[in-house]
Amino acid sequence: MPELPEVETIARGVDERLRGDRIETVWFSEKPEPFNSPPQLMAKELHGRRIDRVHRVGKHIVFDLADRPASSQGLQWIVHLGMTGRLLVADPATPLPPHTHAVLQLKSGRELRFVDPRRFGRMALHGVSPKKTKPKRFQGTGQEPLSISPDEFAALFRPRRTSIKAALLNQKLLHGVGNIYADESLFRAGIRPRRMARHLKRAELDRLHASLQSVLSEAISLGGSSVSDYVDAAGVAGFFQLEHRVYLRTGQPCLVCGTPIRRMVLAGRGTHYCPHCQR
DNA sequence: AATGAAACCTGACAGC
DNA sequence: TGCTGTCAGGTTTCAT
Repeated sequence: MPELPEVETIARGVDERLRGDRIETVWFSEKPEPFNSPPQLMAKELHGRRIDRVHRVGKHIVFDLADRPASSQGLQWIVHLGMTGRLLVADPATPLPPHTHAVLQLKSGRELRFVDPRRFGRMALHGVSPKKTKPKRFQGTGQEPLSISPDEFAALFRPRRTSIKAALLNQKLLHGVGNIYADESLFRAGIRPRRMARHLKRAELDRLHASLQSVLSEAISLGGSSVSDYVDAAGVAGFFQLEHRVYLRTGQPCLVCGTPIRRMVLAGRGTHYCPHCQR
């Protein structure tokens, strides 16, 4: 469900509520899908740790965990929410929602819950060192859209022999951009999603760089987009869906020129654009 | 090497 | 009511 602004909102919410708290018990469901690390190992490593900080890298939520004596250094717990994953800080008295796959009970008396109906989400340990090598901090898969410079942005996309939309969704280039913000940033930059990345002029790449950063920043300030069921760590919806200009607006008039918004399938994803404003 | 399509899952909704 | 088809915020795997 979540792209960069939603993941950022959730990570900030969890950080505010759980920083400094300690993990006392760990429960994982029987379903194997959500786990990239063996659940037993994950439970053993998480138990007793203090949460130093929670932050976002790409679409991943990263928990920095305090070191324990006689244990691996710099351990991180990585959570990816997939399409429908939620991370909720809740009172234990609140009934567990269906499709709850992980519950961490904390010293403060609160619970951290991972809920994911479609089970595309994943969680894993990072920095466990059976090989005794110095663990690297989790870096994600690509570059950060919010801090990349126009020059780096152009260098990243100029050589790509695919559509600009597919390139924006490629997490090895930029990480964090998903379907909503790809469509919205292309609209604001006036670029057709099907245009080949390598054929874009530098001025167009600069416009896209600027519109992507402003769309993402604006969305973060509004708490993300709640299209069907997205909520932040406290269960509160975001408001950026009210600012969408093309995403899921098929057939409705373009807010700039009135032309009906079109939908097509590109890179396997529903793609929304204005045939008049985007060239 | 790189690209697109299919697969992985469940739920909501429209239409019959 | 209930069935079928479509669509959904993502990523990985398998053919080209």
